[in-house]
Amino acid sequence: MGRTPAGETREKVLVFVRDRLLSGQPPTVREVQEALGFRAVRTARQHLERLVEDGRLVAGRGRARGYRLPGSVPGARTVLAPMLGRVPAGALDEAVEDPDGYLPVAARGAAAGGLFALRVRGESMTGAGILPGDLVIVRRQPTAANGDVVVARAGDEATVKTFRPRGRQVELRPENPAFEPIVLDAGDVVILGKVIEVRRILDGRGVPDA
Amino acid sequence: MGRTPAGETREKVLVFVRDRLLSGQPPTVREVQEALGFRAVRTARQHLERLVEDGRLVAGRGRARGYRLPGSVPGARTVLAPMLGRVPAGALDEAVEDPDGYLPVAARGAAAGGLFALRVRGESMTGAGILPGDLVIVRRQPTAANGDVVVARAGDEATVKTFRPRGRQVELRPENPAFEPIVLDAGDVVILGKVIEVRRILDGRGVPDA
DNA sequence: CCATGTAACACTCAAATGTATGCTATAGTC
DNA sequence: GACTATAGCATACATTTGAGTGTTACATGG
Repeated sequence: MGRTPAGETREKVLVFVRDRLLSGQPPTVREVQEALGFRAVRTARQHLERLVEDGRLVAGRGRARGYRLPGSVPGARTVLAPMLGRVPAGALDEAVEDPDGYLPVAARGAAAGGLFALRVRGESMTGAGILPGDLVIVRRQPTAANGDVVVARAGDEATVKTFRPRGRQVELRPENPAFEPIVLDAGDVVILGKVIEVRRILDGRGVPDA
Repeated sequence: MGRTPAGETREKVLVFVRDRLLSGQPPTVREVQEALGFRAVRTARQHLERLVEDGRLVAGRGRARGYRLPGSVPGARTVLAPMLGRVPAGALDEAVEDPDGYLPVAARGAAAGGLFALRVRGESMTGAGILPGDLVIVRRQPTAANGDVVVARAGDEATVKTFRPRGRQVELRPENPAFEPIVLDAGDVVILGKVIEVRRILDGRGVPDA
């Protein structure tokens, strides 16, 4: 049968496999075959083998849907963080159950299950470059260090603030002079997690002309 | 054999499966079995079936590693944007060939290709919440609209600025009063692309105590 | 022309993996 | 106690899916 120019098809195979892996759905060899229009399973496998040989993919021997992106390629370790629309009033796990969607996050050693994302409301953190509407990606942890930007729950409400331990008390400090710090007994504050990344989607709106 | 309290084990099953799915590695029934310490495959499957029944998981009939999170999967399409360490002085394509790494970006309908990422230098855009060290994700395009935050090359240097067309001239305006706008003839400015997302990694450093 | 390398095909086998049948035990309810 | 529901076990079966064998065709360089 016909042939395509050297290497061209293989790139398409890689793109297909990588897309599938990044969307959390590792493909089978036969799915690759079908997607690329091969009539033989072997053909798909040969391309995959070559990609592994070249170090552009990693194969899990024998396992179904076993192809992975090599660790050397950053972005390989991408996890999906559930995006929580509302601030979790009760147990965090329940909110994670029903997310608004998922954000891909480059996993920097973090555990997969320990991440979630929230949309920031209010202007209390503009001084730290966190604007209303920004998304914060949070690693769940029950404690924090001085200066960490945290998501904490005081009473019913969860907020994003800078964490300042003050002896037996805790200061949740906004990074905006127009807002007042919240000072509470340590027992009245629950740290939900630490903000490890801030994202702002600019897609449509630009900066208003002054 | 012994039993555990009602529902308790099932929660653990869900947590395990969800973690695996979010890290891009869907588990097999037998992997669930092993992880939970069941001695029978059937036990693991029964829990999975119940979770599907309750709408907390979605099953792909017959397919290997076929369990998914409900409602989430279709929108979870992710593409990789090459991260360019240095600002491209010549053709952009050459710089893209040798990236410093890749960032996972949720593809919002737009073309998958055509994205790249740059690290911001300098404080000229702090007024728009773009701080030094931030990563900007850029969609390549040769033109821009008034108010767009763009990556533009004027002479040798590429910068991130707000785009303001001024008749035959173009103003590249910093969002920081301490910096002066750059005004050039339209022909002397090359738009490399539009900033569609800003990211800031906070992992280590916190906010310094004032 | 022949050797070499790549692309692709048809077919087969075996391991991984989803699915099903039947049974035991504990707890709660009427 | 009888009935029902849940948690769990052992085993078997069927499909999915990775892996293997052998063949054909089309370039390219000696």
